[in-house]
This record gives sequence, structure tokens and C-alpha cells, in this order.
Amino acid sequence: MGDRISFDSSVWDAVSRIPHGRLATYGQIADLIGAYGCARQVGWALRRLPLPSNVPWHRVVNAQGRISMSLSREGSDWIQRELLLAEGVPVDEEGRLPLKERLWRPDAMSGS
DNA sequence: TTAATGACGACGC
DNA sequence: AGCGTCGCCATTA
Repeated sequence: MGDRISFDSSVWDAVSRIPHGRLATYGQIADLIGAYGCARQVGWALRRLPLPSNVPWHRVVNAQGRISMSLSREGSDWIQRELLLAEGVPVDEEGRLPLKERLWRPDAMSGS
């Protein structure tokens, strides 16, 4: 049984903790689940997420403060932009957004 | 099995 | 700011 399944679950769980209106980077999620340096894998895990989903996958962007636009996403990148705009996060046509101001700082004292 | 491909990231210029 | 390069590593061909 794949480690893939548990890895994906870990990613989805971590992403589910991102508060409404805030953002996290792929690398940040990787760190959070103890997979330092595996940012790309986080991207793959989100790619496997069946849509629509309750997991707020749209709150994960790249470290450059942009939505990772790619033809291979077949439109999910633009859906991501719409979902972010819908919850008050400004995103320009190039996918740029205010990462600095909206970066999620996980609080050890929250949850559980 | 080897080669190419990414929803990435850090650097250099 | 923008772009190219390289390191990264699971997935896919």
C-alpha cells in the first residue's frame, strides 16, 4: 500500500489547516509534514486531489507569490484564481498575489 | 531500466 | 522585476 496514499493524506490534512483568506507555499506544506525539500511532491499530491473537494487546495501557491499556471492543469489554475478572488484574496491576471501579507503562520497552539 | 516531465525553490545575473 | 540554470525527486512514458 502505498506510501503515496499516506503522503497524499498528510498533504491534504496540512492544507486543510490553512485558514480562510490566507496562503501557504508548496515548500511550507512539505516542511509541515516532515518532508523538507519535497515541494514538488506536494504539487503532485494536490494534482491527485479529486475535485470538487472540501480541501482548500487553492490556498497553496508557489514561493514566488504566484499561482503556478500550467497548460497541464487544464484550467484548475484559473479555477484557483477564481476561488481566491471569491474569498477576498486579490490576484492579478498574471497570477500574482500578496503572499507576504497573507502568508499563513501556523500557530503551534491552534487546533487539537 | 533509462529518459523526460513537472501545481517547486534557491541563486545568479 | 524578470529570466535562465541547477538541484530536487516522485511520476510517467
